[in-house]
Amino acid sequence: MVELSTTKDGTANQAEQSDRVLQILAEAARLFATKGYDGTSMRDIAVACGISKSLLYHHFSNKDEIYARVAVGSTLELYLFVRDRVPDGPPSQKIRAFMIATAEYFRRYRWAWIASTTAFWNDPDRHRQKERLTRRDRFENFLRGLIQEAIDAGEIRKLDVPMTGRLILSSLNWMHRWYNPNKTATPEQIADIFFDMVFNGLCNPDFGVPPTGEQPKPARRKRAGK
Amino acid sequence: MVELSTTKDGTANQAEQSDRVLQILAEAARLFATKGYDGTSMRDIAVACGISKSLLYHHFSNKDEIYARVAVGSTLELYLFVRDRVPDGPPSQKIRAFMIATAEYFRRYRWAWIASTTAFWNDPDRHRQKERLTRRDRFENFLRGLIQEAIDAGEIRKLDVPMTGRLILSSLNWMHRWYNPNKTATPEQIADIFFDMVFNGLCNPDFGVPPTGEQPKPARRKRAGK
DNA sequence: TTTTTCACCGACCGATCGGTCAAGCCCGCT
DNA sequence: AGCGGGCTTGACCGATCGGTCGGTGAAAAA
Repeated sequence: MVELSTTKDGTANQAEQSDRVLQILAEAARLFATKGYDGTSMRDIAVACGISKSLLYHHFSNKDEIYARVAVGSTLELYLFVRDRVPDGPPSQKIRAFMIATAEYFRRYRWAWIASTTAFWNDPDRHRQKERLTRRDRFENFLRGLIQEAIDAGEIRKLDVPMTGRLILSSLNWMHRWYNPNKTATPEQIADIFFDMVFNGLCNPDFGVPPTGEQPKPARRKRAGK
Repeated sequence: MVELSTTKDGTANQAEQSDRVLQILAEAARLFATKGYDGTSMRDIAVACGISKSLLYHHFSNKDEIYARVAVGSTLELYLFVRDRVPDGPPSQKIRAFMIATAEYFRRYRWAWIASTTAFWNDPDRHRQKERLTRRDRFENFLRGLIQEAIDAGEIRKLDVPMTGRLILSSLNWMHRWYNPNKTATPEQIADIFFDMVFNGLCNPDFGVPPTGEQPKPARRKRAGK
C-alpha cells in the first residue's frame, strides 16, 4: 500500500516514517491524483485514513505540506532513479533504458506521479516551485544528453534535440491518462513498445515512396540529412 | 478574444451568442485551464469578466453548466473539425493531416482544450460524462481507422493499432504542458515535426545495427515483420 | 509513583464556497 | 409619459473550506 520513500535509505533524507504518516501520504496521493488538489479536502484525507482531521495537523502543518511531501518528496529522486537504471552501452539503448526506467517509476509511484504531474503549476510557494522546475529540468536535460550522444554516435538522425526529448517524454507523461493497471501490459512493456515505434518509426521499410507524392512539405523520406 | 463556436454556423447548434455569454465562456475557459475546476470560483469568473456573480446565474444555471459549455460545447466538433481536414490520399499522409488538424484545433481553442483535457474524469453528471467519452472514442477510432488503412496499404508496419494511436495522441495531448504561444513554432509545425519523427523514426538509416548488440529484448531492427 | 510526552479527538472559528432573491436600471415600444 | 421586460446588482443563505484549541488517555521517562 505505502509506496513512498523507498530510495535506498542511504540517499533518502527521511529515514523512517511512522506508519500513520505513510498512510496519510498514500491516501492523500491517491486522492490528489483522482480529485485534484482543490477537489480534495482535509476531511476527505482524514476520512480515507479513518482518523480525525485534527490528527492531520498533528503530523503536518497544513494542506500544502502534505501535497509537497506527496509531490516533491516522492518525485525527489526521479532523476537518480532513472540515472541508476541507464547502463553503459549504445546511446540508443540508453534512451530505451531511460524510457523503461521512467515507466517503472510511474508504475511504482503511480498516485504520487499523477498528483504531481496534474497539479497546476502556479505554486504559491516560490522556492518549492523553483525546486520542482529544477528537478524537472535536470531530468529532462539528462534525456537530452542521451539524445545528443545518440546523434553524435550516428545512431539517430540529426534532429532537434529538445523536440525529440519532448516527443519521448510525451509518450510517457500521457500514459497515466489511459493506463489501466488491471490490463496485461506493464508500463515497462508499453515504454518498450513506444521506444520501438519512435526509434524505428512506423513506416514500412519495404514500402518506398507513396504512389503519389502529394504534399511536398517538410522532410518525408530523406532520413539521414539534416 | 472569444474563440468559441466558430464552426461554420451550419453545423453549430447554437447560432448566435450574446457577447456577454461569449465573454463569460472565454474567461471561464482561461480560468478553468489555468487553475482547474475546483480552483476556479464563480467569483473568480465574475471578477475576470468585470460583472457581478449574480449575472453569471442569469446566463447559466450553475457552475457545472458553464464548465459543460466550455468543455463539451467547444470540444463538440473536434471529430468533425479534424475529419474535414483529412483529405484523400496516401493513408500515411492522412495521418499527418490528422495530426496537423488536431494541432490546429488545439491552437484555436487552446483554453477550452486545456480545460477539458485536464478536468478530472469523474463527472457527476452521468449522461454528460458518457457523451464526452463517446466523442473522445469517435475521435480516437477515427485515427485508428487511418492507422489500419496505412497498415493495409503497406505504408506502415503491422503494429498494434490502439497502441500506435496512443503514441500519436500522446504527442499531441501533452503539448499543452510545454507549448509556449510566444515562441516561433506553431502547433501545426510541431505536429508536423512529430509526424516525421514518429513515421520515419529517430534512427539513422545509414547506421545499421549498433556495434555491440546488447539487450536482445523485443523487436529492434526487423522493421517489416509482425 | 509522579511527571512528561505524544498520538489523537470533538468542538469550534472566520472565510469562502455555490447559489438565491427581490429589487433596481435601462431602453425601446406604445 | 407610461410601461414592460431583459440585464444587472448587492445582500444574503446554508454548507463547507482550511485551520485552531483545549483536552484525553496511555505509554514512556523520571
